[in-house]
Amino acid sequence: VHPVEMQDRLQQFQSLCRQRGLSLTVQRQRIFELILERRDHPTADQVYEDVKVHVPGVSRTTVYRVLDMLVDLGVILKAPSPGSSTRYDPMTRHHHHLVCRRCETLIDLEDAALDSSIQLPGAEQTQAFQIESYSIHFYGICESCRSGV
Amino acid sequence: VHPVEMQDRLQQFQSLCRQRGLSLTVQRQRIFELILERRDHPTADQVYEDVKVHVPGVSRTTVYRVLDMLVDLGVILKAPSPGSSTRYDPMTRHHHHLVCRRCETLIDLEDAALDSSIQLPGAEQTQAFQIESYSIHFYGICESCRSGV
DNA sequence: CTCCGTGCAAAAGGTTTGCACTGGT
DNA sequence: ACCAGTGCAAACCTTTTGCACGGAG
Repeated sequence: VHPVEMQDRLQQFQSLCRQRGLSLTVQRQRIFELILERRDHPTADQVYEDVKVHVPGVSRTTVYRVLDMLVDLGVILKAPSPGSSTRYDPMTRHHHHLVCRRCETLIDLEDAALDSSIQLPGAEQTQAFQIESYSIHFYGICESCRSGV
Repeated sequence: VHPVEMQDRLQQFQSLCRQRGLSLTVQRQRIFELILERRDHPTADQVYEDVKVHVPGVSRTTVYRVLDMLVDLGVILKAPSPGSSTRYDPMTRHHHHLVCRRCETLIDLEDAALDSSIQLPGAEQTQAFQIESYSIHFYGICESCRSGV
């Protein structure tokens, strides 16, 4: 998330908290800020390691609880991840992912041309399932895995 | 998977086993058959509960090991799942999924019109990431969740 | 006879819960 | 002062690993 957006996102978060009568604790604020600053899609544990530095004594439990809360508020998303642990995605706009088969890295992809080209399945295909949104996973090998190792 | 395909799939599996010098044990054969028969995308535990009935005394460990092996052989796929545990998908052809936000059910979707409409992102978008395949998740509410409960 | 495959038990993550304390509002 | 939010420890769930037995080739 770009620095310009950061301010908006933080204020949005703060007003959502006030609206719902949720306390603006140091933990909540810092966890959200740290996720916004990251460009990857961290796991709960990665967030914990990160937060620990800024808020000594914070517990893993709190990190899990705050992440759940942020997802509830809709200010972050659970990212569909190939691996064993849940990843969190600060990017809430409609977008897609490049997924590396080898290292399981997730890379964000926004592509308006792609989205306007898509011919969504009609009711004959989806039966009574009502589509609200969609997201594409592109599988392949990322640059570092292809060159390095 | 339709009954017509079942035979083909089982034979393909058996010759793959022979090719690689893997024994055709009761457990392996039965686990694969049971996955083919299901129309959902079962977790390892659901497969275990299912297999237990047909192969008394089978262990969870074996189920996990056989599932891994089936994925290795390429006769089933790990399905990208929203929940905590891995789901397995007997449908190996290119297809997409309808994902229920509420009950997390996965429904297969094949749609040639959709696929031919998609304008894949170009190299400018994906940088050095080489796309090999893709899969779309359509999020929404499934019929039973919308009508019932 | 030699291994591969299995079952068991224990370990290894990842996440959730019960409970008592504490700090915001 | 009250109660939501926190930290700790223990429980829980899913998956993996070490090891010894047994059966197929």
